[in-house]
Amino acid sequence: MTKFQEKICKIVKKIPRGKVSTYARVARAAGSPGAARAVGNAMKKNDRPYYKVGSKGIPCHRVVKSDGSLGGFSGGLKRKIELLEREGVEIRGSKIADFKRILVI
DNA sequence: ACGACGGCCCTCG
DNA sequence: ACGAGGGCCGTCG
Repeated sequence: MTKFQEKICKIVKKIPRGKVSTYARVARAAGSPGAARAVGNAMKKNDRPYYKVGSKGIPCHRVVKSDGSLGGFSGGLKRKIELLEREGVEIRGSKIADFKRILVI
């Protein structure tokens, strides 16, 4: 695992259940504003995805685009949606309902 | 060392 | 509200 990835994971792990954050914001929190794209890259390549490992993994599904639309997911977008809804996050169309309200960080 | 590519972002029409 | 274009950063071949 690279240094950058560790920072990202650490941050993302802090996102509480039922809330979300964005690639850009996470990047900024990691001290690399503008590295939003790289963040997505990191999520994709992380070895302990939440949906496989469980609560000890990284909740990559709680990270979305800055306009409230979903973004991608290595395990398939369908699964990302399921996970989110399972946590109580409502999704309307291709975007998150009340995005700003449940946004953290 | 180098070029290519992403789970993107922001600014304009 | 919505698409197009250009920029940016870390990784992997």
